[in-house]
Amino acid sequence: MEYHFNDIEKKWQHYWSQNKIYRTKIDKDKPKYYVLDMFPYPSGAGLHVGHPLGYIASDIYARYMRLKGYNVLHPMGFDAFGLPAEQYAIQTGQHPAKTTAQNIKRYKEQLQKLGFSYDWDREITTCDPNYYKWTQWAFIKMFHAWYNKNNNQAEPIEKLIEIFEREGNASINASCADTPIFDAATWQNMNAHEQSDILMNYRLAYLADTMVNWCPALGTVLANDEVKEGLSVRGGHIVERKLMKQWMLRVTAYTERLLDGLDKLEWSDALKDMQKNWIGRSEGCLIHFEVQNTGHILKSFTTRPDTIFGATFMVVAPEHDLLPALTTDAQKEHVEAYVKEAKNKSERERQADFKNISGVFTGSYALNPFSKTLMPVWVADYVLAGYGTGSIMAVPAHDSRDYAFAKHFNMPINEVVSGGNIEEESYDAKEGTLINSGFINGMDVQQAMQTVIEAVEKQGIGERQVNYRLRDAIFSRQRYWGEPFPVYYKDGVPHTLSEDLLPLELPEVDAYLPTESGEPPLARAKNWHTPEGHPYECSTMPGFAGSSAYYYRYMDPHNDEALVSEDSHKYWRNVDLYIGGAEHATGHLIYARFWNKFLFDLGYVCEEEPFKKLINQGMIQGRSNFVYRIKGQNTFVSCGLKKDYETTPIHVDVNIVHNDILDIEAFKKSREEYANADFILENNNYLCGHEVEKMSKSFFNVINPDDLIEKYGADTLRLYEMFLGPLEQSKPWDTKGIEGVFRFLKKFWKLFYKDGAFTISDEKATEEELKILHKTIKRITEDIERFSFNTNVSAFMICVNELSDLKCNKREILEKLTILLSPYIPHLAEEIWQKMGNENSVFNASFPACEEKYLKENQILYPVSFNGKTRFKAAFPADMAKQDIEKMILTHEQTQKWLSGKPPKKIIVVPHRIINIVV
RNA sequence: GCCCGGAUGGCGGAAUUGGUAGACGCGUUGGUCUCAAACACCAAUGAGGUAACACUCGUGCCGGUUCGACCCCGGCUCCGGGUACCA
Repeated sequence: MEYHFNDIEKKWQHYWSQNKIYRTKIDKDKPKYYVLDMFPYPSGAGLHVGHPLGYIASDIYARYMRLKGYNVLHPMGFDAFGLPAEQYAIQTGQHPAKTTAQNIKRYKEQLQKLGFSYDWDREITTCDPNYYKWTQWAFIKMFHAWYNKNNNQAEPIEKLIEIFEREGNASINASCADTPIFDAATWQNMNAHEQSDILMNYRLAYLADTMVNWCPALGTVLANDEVKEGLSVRGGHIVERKLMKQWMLRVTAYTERLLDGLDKLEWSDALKDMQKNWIGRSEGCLIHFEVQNTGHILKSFTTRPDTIFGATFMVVAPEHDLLPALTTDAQKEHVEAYVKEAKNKSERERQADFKNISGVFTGSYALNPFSKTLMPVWVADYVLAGYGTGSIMAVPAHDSRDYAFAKHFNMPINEVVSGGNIEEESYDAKEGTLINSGFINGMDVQQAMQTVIEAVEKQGIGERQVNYRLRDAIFSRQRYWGEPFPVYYKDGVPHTLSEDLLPLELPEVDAYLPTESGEPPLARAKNWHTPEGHPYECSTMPGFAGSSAYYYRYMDPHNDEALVSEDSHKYWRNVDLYIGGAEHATGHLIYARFWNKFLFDLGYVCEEEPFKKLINQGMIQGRSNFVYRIKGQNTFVSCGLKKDYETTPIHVDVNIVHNDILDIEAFKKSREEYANADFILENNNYLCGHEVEKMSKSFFNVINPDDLIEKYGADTLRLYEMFLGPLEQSKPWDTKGIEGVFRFLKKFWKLFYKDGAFTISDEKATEEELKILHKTIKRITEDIERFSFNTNVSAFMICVNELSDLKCNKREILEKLTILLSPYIPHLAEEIWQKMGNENSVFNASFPACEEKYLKENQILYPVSFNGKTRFKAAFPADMAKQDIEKMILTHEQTQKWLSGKPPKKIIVVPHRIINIVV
């Protein structure tokens, strides 16, 4: 009887969905386990073979935990707002909702063909108004919240207003923008506009003028994590700096907690490091410098207060507030020209320029409070406006950037920490002894830092300070296809919609483009205002909005009263296992943690961290094939012979290449110009070259899972993806290997067939068979617990090979093996489970336990090595004492040969492992 | 530049705490079955060496610790990821 995977898989997929086998409900008698995949953005191209890798792994784990007796929540949905759909809409005029729905349909079909155990009744889609209602709701909550540093949590803004009314803001310790001190009377006398402006400084979702990453090609603002090397991540367009009024999220209020929370998470160190670096905590000191003859004080942050005696000049950013005041009349023209040039540079140009040292002297001098020297104040674009105070004290001897600047402009370089050679380069290390430094001479760096900070604080010219690289998140996008803000403007003052009016649905527009006056697409919508006529906000929310709390929505997806009911979140709590790509390290995974902490502070959820354990699956790379065309001819030369010609390598579709041998007829048909091509063959074949690169349409190396499922079945594909290598590692796809896994499944299937009929024996299993089974149970359990799925597959192969050799078809063995295999190959396992006479689904069975008694070895075959080199093997009883083995091994005839008469110096016996004889 | 990760046969990879390097699979070669092919099955397969053994070498490179090192330590090379005037 053949293994007809197509029939089997269809049959069971149908059965599972009809019988709702994967439907999950709260069951307080069982422990919960929440397995989550990073939900996909459904692109038009459909899934390729790399996408499901993580989904397969999580599905295996989810099924395993279910068999272990856990109540497993394993949902799936779609991250459906985003730029590609909108750009497609601009090109084709089709509504993004329409193309998005089509793409989701296709994705879902592809996912369902893979036999995942998702509870599809919990499916969510971020562009569904019933879903984004809760994204808007969270925004309203953030708007009406502030961060109280005294008890380190977010609180309702009403509490803050009460304090303002009672006593003003003097006692407030909040995470906020610079706000002048006012008393209660002043507050009460402010008009609505003024009060709104003050509150904006405190709100966790607030409106502010900020320098943004403006991308003209996309017509929108981008967040820091959406820009790489001065180009937009999506599309690679130029990004400029621009001052714009934008909605922001005060993520920086949570920096310490985002940092500290990492310690409790089971994430890889690499990922934690990425987040730590992104948050960028640095300890140091804020120092005030008097600028001569201006009456101004320049405040600068430094992480190296110990090097204060080495500070020889100061630099401010071109955008610095005090710059005009510091600039002397003589230097004014120069400075203004420089500032103008710097401001016009795009982010990209500024970065490309970074070896071009530039700057202009302002004409002013600042006093070094310790060395008492006068330091010229410069303006230069290597100092960033957005970090610290936008000004620095430059210590050329101990900072490589200051060093380069000082060399370029011929400024003094004063060594104050010994250990380097400042003739050659700056000495940046935080090691060494202070020299030329007055009262800190002779101290080491650490000691000197503390001493200077204390001196600064004592003199009242600064304070200890911690700075972060992390910025507040820009939350507005000038786009159509995103969540509308639940905000309207009354006399220019922003107000949030009443919660009972949510969702505020995305309006129809006549084009998905900005208006002629440069307003976002929503400005085109008719009646985009409240019934009273107050205009709605025209920006929409960014991509990360919808993905920041989706894991809560799955717990209670149809709840119309709350994001998630108390009952649901108190049972499911948070995600136990989260699998997805590392590319979300500094975006989604920071925002979701922030969002979650906010909901936690206000008591809407009961866990402070959303994702307990997180695994980043590696990328599956493509394996491209090449043909080699002789330059100037329509002749292709086989790879092995190409060195004799001058050739151009050309990508060839991997689907017409088998084992690197080109299907020449298919190749000729693939393009008109190849129809009459000539080929120079080796051994009668045209051999293609190959290379590992990204899996992409443009490299003709995309492998579609649908084709493989058609040819081998989903079970084979699932197993093969796991077999490729460790989950977290990147690895190239090579379709060739799938045959081996397919053979394994057929071999497993054959265990149950005798003379063409399904046969299972109720005969008692032998010791040997039991040992094979329990050895496998042990390995599978251990490996699955440490997410080593690739080694698991080989353990299955070994088991089936051994059982095949014994021609074992005993129920006692095969029933348990079928359960072991079921998380990996659910369809085939279910089929066999049923054929064995079981009426319930295999996924209602329980995972077999390893019984150690079957694993006992009587004899141990020891490798015997001499000076660490294995020479032969000798068997000894498992319970034989070390001393006895030492004696026995010396009498072994082979030992005599290897000793060749010399006396052994030492004998090492590691029980059950190895014998080593030192000669 | 800085921070992480990695390098093992022709290929993907295994070796869980320092204890038989190369499990398992692919590919390749030979064989059985077949008119033939496919499927299936059997055998060999790190390199050198040999008729076959023996033996020698072998986990990116150099050195060290150890009875014993893919694994630990020091110094490099190359590849991948992150980040980049963050003071």
